[in-house]
Amino acid sequence: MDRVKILVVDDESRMRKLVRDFLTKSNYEVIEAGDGEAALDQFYTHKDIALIVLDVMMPKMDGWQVCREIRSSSRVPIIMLTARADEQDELQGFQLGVDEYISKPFSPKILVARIEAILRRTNQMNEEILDCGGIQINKAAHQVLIDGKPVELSYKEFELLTYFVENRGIALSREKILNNVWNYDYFGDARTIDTHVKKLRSKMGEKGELIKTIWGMGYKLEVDR
Amino acid sequence: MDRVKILVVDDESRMRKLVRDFLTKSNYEVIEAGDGEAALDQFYTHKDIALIVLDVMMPKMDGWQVCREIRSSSRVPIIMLTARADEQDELQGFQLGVDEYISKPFSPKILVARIEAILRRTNQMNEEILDCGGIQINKAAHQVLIDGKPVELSYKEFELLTYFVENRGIALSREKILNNVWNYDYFGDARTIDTHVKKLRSKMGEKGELIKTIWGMGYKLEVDR
DNA sequence: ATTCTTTTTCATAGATTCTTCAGGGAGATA
DNA sequence: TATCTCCCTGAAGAATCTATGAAAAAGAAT
Repeated sequence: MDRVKILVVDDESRMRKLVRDFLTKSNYEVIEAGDGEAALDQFYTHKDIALIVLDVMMPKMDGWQVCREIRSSSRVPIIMLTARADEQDELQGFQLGVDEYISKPFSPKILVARIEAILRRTNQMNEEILDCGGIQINKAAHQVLIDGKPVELSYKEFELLTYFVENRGIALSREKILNNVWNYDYFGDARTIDTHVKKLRSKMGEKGELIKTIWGMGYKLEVDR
Repeated sequence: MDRVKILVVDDESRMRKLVRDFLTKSNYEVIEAGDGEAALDQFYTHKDIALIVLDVMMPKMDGWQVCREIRSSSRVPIIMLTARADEQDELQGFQLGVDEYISKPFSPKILVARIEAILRRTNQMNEEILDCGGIQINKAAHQVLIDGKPVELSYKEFELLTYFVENRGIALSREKILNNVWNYDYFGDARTIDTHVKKLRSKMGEKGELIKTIWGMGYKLEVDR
């Protein structure tokens, strides 16, 4: 699965390296910027940055400006790094919509812990995404991405695929599928599953081959790992 | 409007008074508890506590225990107060799901600022203006701007659009919509939603297309990032 | 009380999806 | 290889759901 992207903005490369090393260890993908303009560039280029660590003191465009600029179009969590704890600064920061405020020097462990606390909180509201070999299912949004591209599925097709992904690698009998994807009181033809599987496979392109037929039994979604 | 409730837990009444005074000034309603058990009592009695300020050091049941207990059933934001900054403690706290960690002695101003930052983040109700791809909703003014131009919506239409924007990107079943936009005791025809959606879409012009129909399911407001 | 606006209901046309079915094809078994 | 069983496919009708317009009902405003 893709790692979570964090943008680290600081004019000192030593500081960037320090933060990057710790975040990489915690399995984040780090994107760096050495000044405010570069930060904005990076932010608008990468559409899926999950959090920004932003130094206040920078030449040209300082952290406040960057923050204000980003806040005009996005709610991405922002953590501010400042040379020392200045209550006034901190107040200003919160008013600008800064999520967290850490004063240098700080312990990298604490930084990581705070980042994770914020991401946990933000992601709680956010959608849980099931991922299985390039098939991404967003249950909340009722949407499926295959290799990053949206695929239009009907209601039943979506339910069926979700069931497959949630039970990937497990051989599923038709009876089991009927009982779980259809209502318990459905007593129609089990062949109807075949038809849905057919449509699913065709809409899924290459990835359709991941739905294996188990002869005399049912179906299984192949896991590749 | 009802004030936001904050539960303050500390065994020192002087400390509770200090915090209460500042929070009251900022127009919060403060509920106090002098020990862990009282805290849980208060928390379960008041169903709508928005945030908890929790002292670590307390007799009988300490802050960590209270935190763990509450986290087993709720995600209400928790701010921990501790005697002095101990990195180990802080790490433990974040693992337990503590949102913020402030060491005594602290400046009440900072406490208030952090509380507001967290509430801003957690509680979308606090947001002044909701914005979503050119749809701007000012809940206080009960007004909607689309591409900067005001759009006249009826009460129900406004409520419905707000609900969509607050849950943008999430597939919303008719049942869910009825339960949230209408009262829980409304048992009318779910088709009434269709009619409102129709009117909304037509009043929203091009942006109306952002309200997607999810066949057999409900509706969804498309997010464009 | 009357008028106007908003909300809800309702019927129907239109669109989409689900199910069924039968024939051809593929896998299993001996 | 022969044969049997099961699966895939495509098409078409059945079933389900949505959009729409109009009109009734309920509330507000005058």
